[in-house]
Amino acid sequence: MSMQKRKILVTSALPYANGAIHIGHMLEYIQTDIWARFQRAQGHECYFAWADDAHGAPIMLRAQAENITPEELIERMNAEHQQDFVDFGLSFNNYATTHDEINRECVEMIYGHLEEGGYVVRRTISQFYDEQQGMFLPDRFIKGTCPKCKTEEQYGDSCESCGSTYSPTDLIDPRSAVSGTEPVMRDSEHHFVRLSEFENRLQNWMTSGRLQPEVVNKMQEWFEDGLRDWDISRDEPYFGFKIPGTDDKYFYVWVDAPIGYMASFKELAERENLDFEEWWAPGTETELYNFVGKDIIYFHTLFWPAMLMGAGFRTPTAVYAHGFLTVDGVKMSKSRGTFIQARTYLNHLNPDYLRYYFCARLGSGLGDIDLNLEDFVSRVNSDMVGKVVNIASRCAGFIQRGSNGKLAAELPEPDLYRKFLDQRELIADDFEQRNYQSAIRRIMALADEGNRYIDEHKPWQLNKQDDQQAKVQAICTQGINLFRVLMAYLAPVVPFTAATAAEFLGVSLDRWSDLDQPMLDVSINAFLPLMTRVDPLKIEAMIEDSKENLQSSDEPATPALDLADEITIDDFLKVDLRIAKIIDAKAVPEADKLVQLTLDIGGEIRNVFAGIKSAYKPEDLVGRHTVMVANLKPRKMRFGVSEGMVLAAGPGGSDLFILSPDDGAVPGLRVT
RNA sequence: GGUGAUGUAGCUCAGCUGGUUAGAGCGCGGCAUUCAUAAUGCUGAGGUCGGUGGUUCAAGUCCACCCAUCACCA
Repeated sequence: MSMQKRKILVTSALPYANGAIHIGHMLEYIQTDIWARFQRAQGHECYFAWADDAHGAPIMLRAQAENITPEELIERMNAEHQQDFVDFGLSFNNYATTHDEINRECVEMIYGHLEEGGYVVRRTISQFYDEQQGMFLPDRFIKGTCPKCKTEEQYGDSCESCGSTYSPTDLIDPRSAVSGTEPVMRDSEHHFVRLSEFENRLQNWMTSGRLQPEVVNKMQEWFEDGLRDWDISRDEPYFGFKIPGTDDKYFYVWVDAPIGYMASFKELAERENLDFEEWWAPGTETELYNFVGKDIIYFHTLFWPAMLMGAGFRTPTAVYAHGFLTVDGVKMSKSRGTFIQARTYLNHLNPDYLRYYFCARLGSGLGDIDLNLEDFVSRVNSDMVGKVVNIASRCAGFIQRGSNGKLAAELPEPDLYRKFLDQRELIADDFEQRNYQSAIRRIMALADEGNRYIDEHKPWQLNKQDDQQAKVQAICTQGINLFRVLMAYLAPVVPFTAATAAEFLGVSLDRWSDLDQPMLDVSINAFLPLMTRVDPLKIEAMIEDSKENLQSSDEPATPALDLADEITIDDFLKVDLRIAKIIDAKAVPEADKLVQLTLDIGGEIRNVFAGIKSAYKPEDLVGRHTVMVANLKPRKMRFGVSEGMVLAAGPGGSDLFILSPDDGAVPGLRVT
C-alpha cells in the first residue's frame, strides 16, 4: 500500500471567461477533483492548479456587446466561476486568469525560446476582413451558403447540414457575422510554429503510454501527411498578449491558455514556496496530468507538448480525455431546461449528489456520459442513502443509547474488516486508472456486505434481551467500522458528506492508510444526517429554473424551438403528403375563417375546408399548387365533409402561409 | 466527405488474448424483516449481445459492409 510519495500536478481545461459554468463543465472538473483528492488520500503531494481562459475574439466581442472593458468582463466571470467551484467542493490550490502578468511572462519566455530555437517563421496569408468592424474574421465569424449542399447561414469552417468542411473563401455569399457586411480579402503577416520539427518527438511522446489508446489512434491522422505549421498570431483588434517585437500582433488564445497551467502553478509555487524547476524542468520526477474534453485533444497532445519541447520544459506525464455530457440522452438544451448552470444546480441540490453520480458513471474512455435524471435520483438514493449512509444510521442509535456512544474494545469479526481493507488496493487502482465506475461498483458491493452483516446479526432483536448489550455494542462497532472504511473510500467523491461523517465518527477520513487501525474503545458523536434522499421535485424545479434563466439570460440565445416529440421515419411515412392543385376555391359564408377548396391530387378530386380566409382571397388561390395531407381521416363539418388538410404555417390572422412546391411538381406526387 | 470512438436486459454498465446454459447494480414481481433518512435481506421474471454477410469445430468477442450516436479535421 505505502509506496514512494509522488509529487503530482493536475489541471482541468481552463473555462472560457465569456459565460457561466454549466454542469457539462462540472463533469470534467469533478473528474479531476476526485483524482486529485484521491491522490492526496494516498499520502501523495498533489496540487490542482488552473485558471480562467480570458483571451480571444469572443471575449472582446462579448465585452463590446455589454459595453464594458474585457478586463471588467473577465474579472466578473472569474469571481463567479471560483464561487461555483468552491461550492461544488473542488479542491483546487490555485485559480488564476490567463490575463495576468505571470502568464504574460511565461508566454513571452516560451515564445522567446521557440524563436531562439528557430521554430518560429513569419509568412503572409490572405484572410477575410470586416471593413466596418476593422477586424480580421475568424472562420466562426463568417457565415454564408454551404458550397456543397447550398444550405444558408453556415459557418466559415464547416456545414452543420451536410457536414462537409471547407475554407471560408469557399462559402457562397460570405458575410461577417459581426457586422453583416460582405468581408474582403486582406493580406497580413502571421507567425507560425514549425511543428514538423517536433514530429518524431511528439510521436514518441504520444505512443509511450501517456494517452488513451483511442486517442493515439485518432492522433495518427495528424502525422499521415506530416505536421503543418501552426498559426500562433492574430491581428489587431484582439484581446490577448501582444507578440514581442510587433505592434499589432497578438498571441492566439490557444498559445497562452495551456501556458496558463504553468503560470497558475508558478503563482502557487511563489505563494507556497515550491520549487518551480522541480516541477517543470525536463526529466523531472514530478508528474503532470492534464484532464481535457475530447474536443480539445489535439491542442493538448500536439501544440502544448510541442511548445514545451521547443522551450526546454518537461512534457505532460499524461493527457486524459473524457466524453461529453448529455442530459436524458440528448445534448443539453436551453429549451428543454437541461442546459443547467452550476449555480442553478447548487440553488436546488446537494453538490455531492452530482459528484457521486458523475463518479458512478465515469470510466477511462472517451464515451459520452449521460445524466439521466430519473437514474440520477434512484442511483444516488439507493447507493448513497440506502446502502452507505444506512449502515451508520442503523448502528448509531444502538451505540448512542445502549453504550453511551462508546465503541467496543474489539471487532467481533476482524475477518470481515480485513475483507474491506483487502479491496483497498483494487479500488485505488481503479481511481488511479480513472475507472471510477469500477471503484464505485466495488465500494457498493462492500456496502451490500455491510448491510447483510447487520441483517444477519439482528442487533434490534438482541437489544430487547436484558443481557445482550455487549453483543449489540460489538455488532454495531463492527458496522460503524465498516462504514468508516466505505466513507474513506468515498471521501474523494463526496467531500461534504465525508466531512460530516468525520465529525460524527470523531476521526479524520483523509488518509486511506489510517484504516489499518480500526476504531475501538473510543466514543463517537451523535449521529448527523449525512445525506438525504434526492427530492424529484427539486429536480423539476431546477429544470424549470433553467428554462427561466434562458429568458433572463444576457446571452443572445439562439431562438429556441419547442419541438414536438421525436419521431422515426416510419412515423413520418404514415402521413401521406401529396402535391395538390387548387382547381376551385370559395369562401364559406357562414364561417369567418373557412375557405372551401377543391383539390386535384392526380386523378382524384378532394373537397377540403381550410381555415385561411383571414390571409387569402379565394380567387387568388385558384390554379396554385400546394401540399395536402391526403390520408387524414375525413371529418364531417357543418358545411360538408373535409377530405384532408392543406399545410400552412404561421400564427394565424393575416400571418398565415400555405406551402407551395417548386415549379415542375404535378398533382398527386407524394412528398417524402 | 475523411478519421477516431461508441452501440450487450426498461436504465447504467462488466464481459481479459474467440470456447460449457451471456454477468452485476438499479428498476419491476413475490417473500421475509422493522434497527435505520420507507432504508435492509432472500428470491423471481427480463437479453435473436445495432443490422447483414463472412472466417472458424466454435463469435458478444476476429474480418467486411451497412445503420445510429458523439467528437475532430491546424
